[in-house]
Amino acid sequence: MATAKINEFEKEAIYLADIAKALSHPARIQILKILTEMDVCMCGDIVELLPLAQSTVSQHLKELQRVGLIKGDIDGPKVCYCVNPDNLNKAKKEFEIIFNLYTCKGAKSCRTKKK
Amino acid sequence: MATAKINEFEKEAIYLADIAKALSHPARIQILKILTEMDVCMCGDIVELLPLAQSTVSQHLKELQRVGLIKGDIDGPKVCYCVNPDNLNKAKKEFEIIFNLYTCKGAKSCRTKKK
DNA sequence: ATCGTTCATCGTAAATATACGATAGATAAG
DNA sequence: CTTATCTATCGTATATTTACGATGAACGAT
Repeated sequence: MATAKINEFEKEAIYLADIAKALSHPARIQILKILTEMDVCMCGDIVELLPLAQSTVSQHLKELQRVGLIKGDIDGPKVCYCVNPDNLNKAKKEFEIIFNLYTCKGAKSCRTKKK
Repeated sequence: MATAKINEFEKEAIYLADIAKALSHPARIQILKILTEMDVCMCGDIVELLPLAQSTVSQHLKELQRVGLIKGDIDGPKVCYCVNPDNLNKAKKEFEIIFNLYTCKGAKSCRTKKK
């Protein structure tokens, strides 16, 4: 079976993996950058900056929204997207735990671990 | 086509997305923690700590190796896996760029961006 | 009421990812 | 040499992801 056994893992690992999944496509990384670095928020503007069709960009925006990294503000027929600072910060802190694991534990290496 | 248009994005975004992809499964997050927090390095030991078959764990280890987050040291019939500190640190720094985007730019919000 | 703009969703096709059992390779131990 | 141990790989089944065009829904403007 290819049914991912997602629920049999640790809660924190599931959360981190889910955020990582949202970041696992270059289009979504670039969308995050666009939303913060440029004065742009509309789906149509983002489409012009990426080599993707409008429907595809919409899907990517949906995925970023799913994990809460961005939010959309309906403004008439338009939707203004922006980063959700609280959730971005939460994700940042959780990722730091992973990335700091090694440095915190000191220089364990393959060699020293051998049998 | 579902051929990911991976190469039409920015180099840095491609790199970040690739690392994120390697972290996008809870098993791989837990493997990283196991390799750093516990005195464990062998595939078989990891299998016992996860709800997955040996062949599946081997696949996950391969994916983490592919992006360089871990490395495997062949030791007879065994393989001793460990975190690659240099690459983990590089990934950490690249992710910080993304996660710090918002805070560096100040409190832009959907509201202020409207039209 | 109609038209244009903006975006989400549907349907669909192809690629990738996840998972397992079975098997093969490499080496240490006997 | 044979056996046991450890791991990678193969084959396979299913689920998910990526991508597009077409369509529909929501709203402002005319």
